[in-house]
Parts: sequence; structure tokens; C-alpha cells
Amino acid sequence: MSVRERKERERANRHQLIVCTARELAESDGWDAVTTRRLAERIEYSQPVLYSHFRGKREILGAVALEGFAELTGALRAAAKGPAGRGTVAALARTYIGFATDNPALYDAMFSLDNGLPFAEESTPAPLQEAFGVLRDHLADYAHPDEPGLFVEAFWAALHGLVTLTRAGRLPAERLPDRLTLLVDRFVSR
Amino acid sequence: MSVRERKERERANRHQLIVCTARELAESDGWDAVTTRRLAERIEYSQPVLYSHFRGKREILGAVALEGFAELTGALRAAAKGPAGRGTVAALARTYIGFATDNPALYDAMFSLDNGLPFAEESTPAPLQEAFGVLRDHLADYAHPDEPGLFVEAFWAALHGLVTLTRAGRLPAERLPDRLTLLVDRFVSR
DNA sequence: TCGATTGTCTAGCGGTGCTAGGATTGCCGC
DNA sequence: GCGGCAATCCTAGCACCGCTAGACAATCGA
Repeated sequence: MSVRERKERERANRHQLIVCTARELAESDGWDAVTTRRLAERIEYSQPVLYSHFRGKREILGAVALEGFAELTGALRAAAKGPAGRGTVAALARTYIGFATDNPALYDAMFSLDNGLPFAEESTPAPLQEAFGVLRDHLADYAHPDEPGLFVEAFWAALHGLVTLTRAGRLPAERLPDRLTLLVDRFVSR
Repeated sequence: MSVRERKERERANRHQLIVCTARELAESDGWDAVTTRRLAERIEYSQPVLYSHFRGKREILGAVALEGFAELTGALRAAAKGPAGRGTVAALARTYIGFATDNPALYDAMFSLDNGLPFAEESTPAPLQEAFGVLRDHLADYAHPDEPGLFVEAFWAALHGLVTLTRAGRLPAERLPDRLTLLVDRFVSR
């Protein structure tokens, strides 16, 4: 039985190797450069091996995205340690933007590209729901009591808009912190 | 001389035909379906003809996007006829979201995909600057007088975030109008 | 030890953006 | 009217893409 276990362990390792390599490659050269051929070469296996782990390129993207959600949740949790209030909301927003700018390819896999993950459904993976939950817990105080979800969604959308427009070169990056402050003021005022 | 003029006219017509066909194809089947082969077949020319008009696929995207900016400007101008105030801002926001949902592929060409157009520079094409100008003119009243630009950019980013997250399936579409109202309230209050 | 199963690779399919080079067209000066 | 020439367009092909069928080797169980 030990042989079987070893094989499963090796297979799991290779699975993780694929995900890590895809992420590295995407972060250094962009997702366009993450082709099955290049990826296979990096992990030193042939392309078909990739398809014995994932249904296709999209599923690899989804696996990378899932990693991202776990990391984002951790980062947001760490930023939300302080007392409830405007300062914490600002810290959450800064953390979110920081995560996106530090891991652009990862962020794309999570929110911009088609990763096949279900959003806003009961089948939504746990790491994904948790990240949203952290935001909701610390923003609910400022929302209309009947609709905390709507408020968080709107705030999240605003952050996401800032991220995407900035990185696509639609907004100059220099004033990003100022836009962020302005946004937090608007959402947390009163 | 008339012959030369006719040729130039025909060439301009074909140029426009390419742009229109690309847009139609994208709107009906998505930008992934807009390949040089399909596009060439639709306009009943061979692929190399496309490259005598545009440097490549990206430049075709840019041409379509430019059309979009002109149309968006027109739509926003029409929506801004009324008196300054919350109602007009709400109308502008609704118009923006409506434009994006009615022309998803066009919107992608303008704001999500890589179209090669320069943003926020002196060389930014006029139709693009105008669209932003309409928003600025009607939002300036609510901004900090020193930084009207920042305010408009943040508002625009929030709208853009709503659009992209909704169409990517990250936010359920049903409550989009409610999120929009919430957003306008936050930006226009006080 | 031998058959069956599992795992991996080679080779190839139809598709992509893009381009070199030949063929054809139609204009112009004679 | 006609030959030379330039502009125009198309055929054919490059290297690459995601993905897969089928051959082959290695390993396992009887």
C-alpha cells in the first residue's frame, strides 16, 4: 500500500508544481505567455500530462485563482485586526489595492479572466466566500441595515474598477492613493 | 484625378467596412471569434487586405473603440440635458451602465481589451477626452474644488467596476440598478 | 513469469496572427 | 491602340496555439 501512497503523493506534488509554475510564468511574462507547451517544458513533462491533472488551461487558471483568494483573505484578515472604524476600512481598501498591484497576474486570474469558478452561488468555493465575508464584516456598520450585501458589493466594485483601470493604463497610477482615499471618504462618511 | 479620388473613396469605404464588420462579429460572437480569417471572409477579401489598412488586430480593436467613444459621448450628452443636480448625475450613471450592457463587446474594446490607444496623455484622441469631459462637467459641483479630476476618475472607476464584475458573472445582474443607486447616493450626497 | 493496467510521450489535428512573393489588374505615356 | 509599369490582391506558408489519439514502456497482481 505504501507504493500507492507514494504515487499519490508524487502526483499531488506535480499538481502543485503545475499551479506554481503557471503562476510564476504568468507573473513574470503575463498570462498570454502561459501556453501549454511552455508550461510543460518548465515542469519537464510533456503537454498531455497537464491534461491528466486539469481539464484544460481554464482549470489551471482556476486553481491559481483559488490560491489567490486564500492569500487575499489572509491579507484582509491581517489588515482588519484593529478596532472597527474608518481607519480599518481604509486599511482594508489599501490592502486590497496593494494585493492587486503586487500580484497583477494573480489578480487577473481571480477577477478578470475566465477561470470557470462560480461566483455568488451556493457552490462558490469557500476561499472565495471568505474573502468577501471579511469585507462584509467590517463594512456592515456603514451600510443600510437592510442591504449590507449591496453596500459591500458596490464598494468592492469601486475598488476593482480602480485596480483594472489603473493597470490597463486608463488612469495614471501616481494618484491612485488619492483616489482610494476619496473613495473611502465617500463610502464611510456620515 | 477623378480616378485617384474614386480609389481613395473606395479604400475609405473598405476601411469602414472592416471596422463595422469587426464590431458586428464581436457583438454577436465575442471578440475571440473575431479572427483575421473570419473577418476577411466576411468582407470578401483575403487576410492580407486587412493588414493594408491596419497594422494588426489590435489596431482594428482601436478603431472600433474610437467609434465607441464617440457614441458614448453622444449618449452622455443627451442624458445631461437636464438641470444640474442629483437627478442628472443618476441619469449619466444609468446611461453609462446602459451603454455598457447594450454594447458589451464595444465596451470591452474601449476599456478592457488592449486597443493601443493612449489614455490620460496629451496625445489621447479627442473622442476619448470628450467622453470624460462630459462626466467632469456635470460632476464637478460635487467634487472638492481643488481636485475635480480625481473625483470624476473615482466615480468612473466605480461605474467601470460594476460593469465588469457584473458581466463577468462576479456580481448577480438583478440588483445592478440598486447598486447603481447606492453608488450615486454615496458620491452625490451632501 | 506473464498478462493487464497504468503512466507517459510522440505526433498530429485544426485553429491563430501575420507575411513573403507571385499573379493579375488597370493606369499612363507613347 | 498599345506596351510598360505600378499598384493591388491573393495563394501559400511560417511559427505558434489548445488539445488529443494512439504507440510505447513501466509497473503491478495473479
